[in-house]
Amino acid sequence: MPTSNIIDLHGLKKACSNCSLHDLCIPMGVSDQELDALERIINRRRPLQRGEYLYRPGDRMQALYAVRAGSVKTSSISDDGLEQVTGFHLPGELLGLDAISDGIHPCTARALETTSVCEIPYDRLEDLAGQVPGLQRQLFRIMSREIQFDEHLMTLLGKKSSEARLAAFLLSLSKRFGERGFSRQEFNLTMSRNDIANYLGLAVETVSRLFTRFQQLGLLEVNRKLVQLIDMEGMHQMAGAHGPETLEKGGRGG
Amino acid sequence: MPTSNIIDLHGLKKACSNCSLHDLCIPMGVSDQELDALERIINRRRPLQRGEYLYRPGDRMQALYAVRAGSVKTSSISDDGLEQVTGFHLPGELLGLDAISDGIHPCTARALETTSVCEIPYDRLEDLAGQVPGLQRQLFRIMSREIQFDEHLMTLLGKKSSEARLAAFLLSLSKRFGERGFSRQEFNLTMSRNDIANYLGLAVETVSRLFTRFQQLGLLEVNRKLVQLIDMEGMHQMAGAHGPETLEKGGRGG
DNA sequence: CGGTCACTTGAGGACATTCAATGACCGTGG
DNA sequence: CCACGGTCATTGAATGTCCTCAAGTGACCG
Repeated sequence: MPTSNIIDLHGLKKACSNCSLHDLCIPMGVSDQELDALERIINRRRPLQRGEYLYRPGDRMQALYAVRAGSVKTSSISDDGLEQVTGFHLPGELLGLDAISDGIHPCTARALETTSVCEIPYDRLEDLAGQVPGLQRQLFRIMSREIQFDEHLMTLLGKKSSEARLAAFLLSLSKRFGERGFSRQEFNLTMSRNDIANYLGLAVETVSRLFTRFQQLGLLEVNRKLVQLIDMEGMHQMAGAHGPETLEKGGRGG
Repeated sequence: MPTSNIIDLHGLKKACSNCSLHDLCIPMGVSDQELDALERIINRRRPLQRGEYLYRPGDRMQALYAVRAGSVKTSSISDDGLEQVTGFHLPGELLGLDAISDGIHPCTARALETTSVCEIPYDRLEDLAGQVPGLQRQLFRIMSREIQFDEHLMTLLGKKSSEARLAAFLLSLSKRFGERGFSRQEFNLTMSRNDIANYLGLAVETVSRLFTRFQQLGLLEVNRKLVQLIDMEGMHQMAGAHGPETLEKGGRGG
């Protein structure tokens, strides 16, 4: 029977089998027997408080991390010394994939709220992937999905309309929350307006104005951190828009 | 003994061992014995002519492709039906990584010039990676590097300055050409101005104006497709710039 | 209750886009 | 060989979006 270094911390029997994120996280597509082996190498860490670092640029990459609860922001420092937010990570998502190539973390990972993560020692994961084809395949898939997501994001940043960016961002959050069993319509923005703006390549003021504008248009209700999406259809149209000639000129669907 | 379907096309003994891209492409970090196994699964394809498709969105992903000579553009169609260029791929670079997760190509790959590629059947590659730890590790590294590159690109698109984007783009090309044994200072832009603009999230006219501006500033010489980088130092400064207050106002190095 | 911080709102300006026209290059066909 | 039409690239002028700067409001905390 498996050694139980992962267990006592939170009184859970298994790290993965019982996890509600089972079908989002690494285990997806891995058979039950294979899952045992994976569970044996996963460590749990004490929850991180808001603002605590999971890793920083230059840190040796010793493990990947799966968000279990809470949310994490990753960011890096560009040449000019300014922060650039590269992603927000919700439960079931894997962090640290960009560090595999050099063995050094190129970016910062910081908890946006009280957050718990599973720690997966990378060398052991690599070994295991060599023995368990299903796991190897799943890892390739996860990394591929990440690449696909980034390409999608590039498309978003390439579009110049600020409305499309924020709308797409909110819809992305909505979808991901939904997949995790939370409400698609109503959720909390755990990141600051500043972070959102930075991530989307906009100014804070623009983001703020867009929220009010969206509210006036009846697309959503926003109160501080809480967002309620009202008109999903309209939101999707907004996210599809690319040019300046798209707002309130009457919908030319595109 | 290995079937030799890869050989006769161009009279080469081996697909990888003799390849000048040996230390850029997959084989890097894979031992000589292991290399044999890899070579055995690689197919060569007849060269693609300019404009020919390597794959299109919706195509089943059956293989990854390594560019051997020439260059390839990848792009996808966004919601609004407009093309979005997601990358330019030079010799030694791998295509199709974004298709692994779904088994379907999400984007288009099209030759920018006469181009030859190595075809690597994915199911066989996956099998082989399970048997050859060095290969598995290398594949993880390659995908990780791709993710890192995309993050860097996001940072670029987040910066609003158009100069920084074009400068960074040219420097990226320069670096990659240099790594492949070509000149770092002088190279051909195989893609159209339109493609560059699309890739960088700018208008064609802006790119055109920037080329003339850079030329006036003595940063480069450009003639049609041919680019000569003159002042690399200045180019780097330009690429590091982020705000509007960076050009010809005297360098506040940042 | 006063302080700090994050967010919101307003006014002005800069950069990039859009529209429009000219110019260079290429293949075709006379 | 030269004329022709097409595509691609460049250049100019005007509009617009988003940014910057600045002030104001509200929440949270000691």
